[in-house]
Amino acid sequence: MKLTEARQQFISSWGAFGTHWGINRTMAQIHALLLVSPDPLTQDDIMEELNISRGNTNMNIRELINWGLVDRVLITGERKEFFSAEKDIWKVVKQIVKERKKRELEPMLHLLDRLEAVEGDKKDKQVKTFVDTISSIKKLGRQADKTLDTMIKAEESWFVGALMKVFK
Amino acid sequence: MKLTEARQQFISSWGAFGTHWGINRTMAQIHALLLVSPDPLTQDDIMEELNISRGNTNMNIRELINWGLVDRVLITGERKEFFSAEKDIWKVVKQIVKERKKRELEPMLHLLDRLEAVEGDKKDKQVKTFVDTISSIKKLGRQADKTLDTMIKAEESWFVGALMKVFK
DNA sequence: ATATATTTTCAATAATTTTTGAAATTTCGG
DNA sequence: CCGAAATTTCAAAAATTATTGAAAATATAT
Repeated sequence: MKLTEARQQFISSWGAFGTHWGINRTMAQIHALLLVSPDPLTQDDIMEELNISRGNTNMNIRELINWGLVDRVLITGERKEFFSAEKDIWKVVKQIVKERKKRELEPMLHLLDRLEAVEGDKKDKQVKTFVDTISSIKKLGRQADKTLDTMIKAEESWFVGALMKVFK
Repeated sequence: MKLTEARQQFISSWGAFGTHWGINRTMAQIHALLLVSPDPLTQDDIMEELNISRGNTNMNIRELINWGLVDRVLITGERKEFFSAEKDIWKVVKQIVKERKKRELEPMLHLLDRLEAVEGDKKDKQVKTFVDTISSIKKLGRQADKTLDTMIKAEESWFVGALMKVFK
C-alpha cells in the first residue's frame, strides 16, 4: 500500500472510530492528520487535505486545543498560525481520559449523590431498587474515578507492567 | 426529592450520558428504566413510561438484548413478553467493555496491522512519522486489549483491590 | 382454522448535528 | 494608523441520525 492511500485510510477510519466515542468525525480526522504529519500544519493545509470549509476547520481545531490534544505553534517569519498534535500516544490517551473524567464521570457522580438521597420508605420495593441501583453505580463510579486518577499519573508501563504481573 | 422525580432525573441523565458514548438516547433511557424497575416490564410499560413509539421501543430493546444488557423474561400466565436488565453493575460494565472491544478495538487493530506495512523509504520523514504513529497506537492498543481481557475475567475487586496496592 | 393479540419491519418524517461560507473581527507589518 | 492577511463567528443549508406509525408478520388462545 502506498503512503497516500494508507494515510487516507487511517484518517478516515480514525474519523469513523471517533463517532463511536461521541467525537465528531471532522475533529477526529483533523487529529489523525496532525498525528501523521511530521511538521506543523496551517488551517489552509488542513482544509485542503481534508476538503472541509474554513469555518469547520477553525472550530474543530479550537476544540482539539480545548481538549489539550493540539497545540498552536509559532514559526518565526510566518504570519499564519501552525498546529501540531501531541505524538506521544500514551499522553494523548491520558489527556482524553482526564478530560472525559472531568466532563462526564464527575458530574455523573455528583448527580448520583443527590439521587441517592431520595425520600421514601426503603421497604417499598420501588424505592429499594432505585436506591440500590444508584448506590451500586456510584460505588463502581468512585472506584473507576480513583483508578483513572492513578492511570493519569502513571507511566506507560502501567498498562503492560505491574498490572499484568498481579493477575498472571 | 420524591422517587418519581428522582427516577425521571436518572433516566434522563443516563440518556444524555449515553449520547456522549456513542449510544443513542432512547436505548440508554430504556436501560436506565429497566435498571430501576424491580420487576420486568413489557414493551407497553416502557412505551408509556418514556413516551416513545412502539417501533422505537422495539428496536432499542432488541439492541439492548444484542448488547447482552437486557433479557427477555417469560412470565407464566402472561401472553406478552417481559424485559429485565442485569442489575449487577460490574457485570454490565464488563459486558459493555467486551462488546466494544470486539466491535471497535479489534477491527482497529487489524486495520493498523495492514497500515503499518506501508511501502516506502523509512528515511522519508512522511513515511517515518506515519509508521511511527501507527506502531505506537498499535502497541498501546494491544496493551489495552490485553488489559481489558484481564478485566473482563476479573471480579469487581479488580478495581479497588490489588491494583491500588501496586501503586499506593 | 380463525380471530385476536403481540411483535417486527421499514418508508416517511422529524429532530439533531455538522458543515458551509460570507461577514465581522482581530492581528500585524509597514 | 492603514490596509491586507488571518482568524473567528454564526445563521442558513446539508447531512446524518432517530422516531413514528401503520402495515406485515408472527404467535397464541379458543
